[in-house]
Amino acid sequence: MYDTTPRSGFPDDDLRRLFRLLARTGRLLEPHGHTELRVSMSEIFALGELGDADTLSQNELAARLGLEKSTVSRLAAALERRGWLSRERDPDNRRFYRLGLTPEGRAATESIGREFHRTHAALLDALTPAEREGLTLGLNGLIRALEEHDG
Amino acid sequence: MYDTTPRSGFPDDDLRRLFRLLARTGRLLEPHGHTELRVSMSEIFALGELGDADTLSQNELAARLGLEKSTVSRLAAALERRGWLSRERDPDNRRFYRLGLTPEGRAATESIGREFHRTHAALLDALTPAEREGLTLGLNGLIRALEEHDG
DNA sequence: CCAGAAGAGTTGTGCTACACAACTATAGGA
DNA sequence: TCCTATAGTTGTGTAGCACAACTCTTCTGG
Repeated sequence: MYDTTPRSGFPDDDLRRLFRLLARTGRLLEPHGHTELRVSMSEIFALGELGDADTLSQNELAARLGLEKSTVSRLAAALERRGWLSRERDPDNRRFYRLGLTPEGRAATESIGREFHRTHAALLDALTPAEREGLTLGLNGLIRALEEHDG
Repeated sequence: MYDTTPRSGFPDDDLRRLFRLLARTGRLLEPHGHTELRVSMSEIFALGELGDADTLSQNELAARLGLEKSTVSRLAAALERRGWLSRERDPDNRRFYRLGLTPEGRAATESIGREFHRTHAALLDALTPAEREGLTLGLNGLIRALEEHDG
């Protein structure tokens, strides 16, 4: 694909191939079979952040998700309607929300996490041990590079 | 994030972290600075497929992109309007189009390819040689697994 | 103490990218 | 020749997002 001038040891053509595949196979990497209604990818990420963080303001959540605050406002409203998210005003500063998972939200998050785990494990089972090891090493480097890149 | 029961050597938590990062940093991996007007990711993939294949029907292109034929119909129309795509009816069977890149389309594809290359190279430069090597190995395994998975 | 700036969240609006369904047009049989 | 299959088109609806203008609360300087 495109101009390919290989620099030895630079897996950037593999990166491109991966992106194409990801774009094509789409939700293969996303859990899609889970029984709980419909959950968008952003909602899944939001649940993950909330699970990590205990309580967040909407602005903090927006920053973590890389989404606009208006988007997160509607996202949070939807999760609340679903009974997965509790939204209380911060008593110390009533401008802020204190977002947190309800018990149902926590259960849903764990269920989705297990689904992710199953999907990925099935995929990774098809790799050789050396490939898995390399993937771990390489992905961690890539994640570090990405984090450095945007700060 | 979520339930994490590590299986030794299984980088699936890294996979999840990568997906979150990709979702968050978004178009960091996509070339966005290129001078040529606006090009959507699907258009870029389409150009890549057409560059690989010489001529394709719209249905074939749709299959390769994993998109609906109606979507590809409009996609192709847009690329044609832009002067990057030639759409002639197949003389042997006038139901088919013969899609191919124009010289301008080929030039644009190459320019975009170079942009990709620059972006990715900058990212990969931040990796250690061992990480790059591992990434190559791991990604190729992952790509193989994905291709097996959907056929 | 009060006016206004600043910040958190909401709502209106519009855009992009896509799928689905119903259509047209060409081709290939029985 | 009609009937069906196939390639592409067009109408329409939806998801997911950003941007801008709004409200409400808090903070600050005169």
